[in-house]
Amino acid sequence: MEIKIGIVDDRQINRRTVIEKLYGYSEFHIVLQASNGRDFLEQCKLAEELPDVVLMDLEMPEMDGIAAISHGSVSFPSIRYIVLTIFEDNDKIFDALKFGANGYLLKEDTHTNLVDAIRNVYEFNGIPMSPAIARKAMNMLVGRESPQKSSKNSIDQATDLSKREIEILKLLVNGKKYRQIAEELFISPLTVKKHVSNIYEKLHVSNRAQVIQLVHQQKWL
Amino acid sequence: MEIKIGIVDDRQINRRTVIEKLYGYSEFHIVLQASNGRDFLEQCKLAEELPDVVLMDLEMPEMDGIAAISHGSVSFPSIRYIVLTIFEDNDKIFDALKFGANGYLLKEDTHTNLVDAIRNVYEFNGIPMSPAIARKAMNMLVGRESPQKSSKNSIDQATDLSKREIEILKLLVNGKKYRQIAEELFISPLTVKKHVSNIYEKLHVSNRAQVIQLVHQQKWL
DNA sequence: GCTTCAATACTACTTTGGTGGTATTTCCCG
DNA sequence: CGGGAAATACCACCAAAGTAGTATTGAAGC
Repeated sequence: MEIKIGIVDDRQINRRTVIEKLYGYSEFHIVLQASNGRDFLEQCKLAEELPDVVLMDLEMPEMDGIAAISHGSVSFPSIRYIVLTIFEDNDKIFDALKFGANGYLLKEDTHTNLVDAIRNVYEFNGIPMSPAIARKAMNMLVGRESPQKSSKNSIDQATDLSKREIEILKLLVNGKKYRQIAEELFISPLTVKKHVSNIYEKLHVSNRAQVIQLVHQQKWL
Repeated sequence: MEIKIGIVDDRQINRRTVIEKLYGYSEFHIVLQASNGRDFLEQCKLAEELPDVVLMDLEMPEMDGIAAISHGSVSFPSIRYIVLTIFEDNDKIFDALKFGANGYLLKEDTHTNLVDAIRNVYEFNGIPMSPAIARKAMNMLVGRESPQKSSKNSIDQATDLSKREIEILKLLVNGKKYRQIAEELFISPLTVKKHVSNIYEKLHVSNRAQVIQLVHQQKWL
């Protein structure tokens, strides 16, 4: 059985590393290499033989991996994608899977893992992933972490709390008392108290219960 | 490193099988065996040493594994759970993970898988699971299948709070003070205070901040 | 160099919250 | 019917939280 492979990564050295990991497995044929999402999609349009499985980096100039998978899974539905990245970013994992990725591996994974993953995706329609990724995915699934849409909405933008105030707010929400917070930050409990008062004023609440409610409603932290 | 193991299964032969799988690994000490959820929780209450990791069957008379994990993860938060079942039921997987299970293995898994899973949960806080389970979980995550909502998840099942206590808890979590709650329910503030104390005791917390945190973590209300 | 503001620290005071009791009534279950 | 929760109510005591104000330092910006 022949499996046609595509590799999309902006760094030549990364593509090279992948190729080396696959070296010696004669069922794999690299039929496409691209340096970003746009490049990948254009090559697909022109290609006479599409890859079966594409190993896709996420962080790329011009068009990133998630956009590429999103477009590609519509235009070329036969292609399966395995994301290959160095990051364990929650949002990225979730987005990639949502937009059609079939697997998610860390670049540090061994070559046998990579080979298994490709076969798994190709033959069994499986969803291979690194244990570290699987753990994060499960946490998202069961709601211990939330798959927020892309990043920087949260508290920093939503309020004009200072860095220190946000730091204190986090501890406050975790049920810590003034004294405990003070110990953790090496400052006086009275200072903590002052900060908390300021926080209440800025957020227009008047006690802990309300501030914790607010934080959860707004899904900050 | 010694890892204390608990086994909960209604069939003696299943417990026996598990014990045999662990045989020869001297770091594992079986410190608790129970034949259903209720039995398990009662033994925990009396035990002088709690297990670190509990291998939990799901289908059991009296109290099933999900209920046991749900209660147990509140009352004995140090314990980690690996579900061991013959089924690949979507709802069950989802519920078990939601209510605090840390891993999900099929009974047909090999003994080395089981040993690895226990170590993984204990040492790294990981979420080990059989590949078949992982694939289903991922499908749920990315919405290719839906984790049907499990109607009877909420607070009533998860705790043994009385109706009145739950009513008061809701108001408490909304940031109300004793006096405000009292007015709303037409009872004395002192009664409210008493109820709240009882709630803290049952949930093993000691102040508002903690109880609000808990409610949100468990996604009650 | 001056202004601004975050971060620090403190005092004094009031209000609310949490613990450990006791006691009564009501209502359900065996 | 009797026993046991659950819900009600109260007290006393101490801990913690919240309010109001002042003051100093240090870094960032103009």
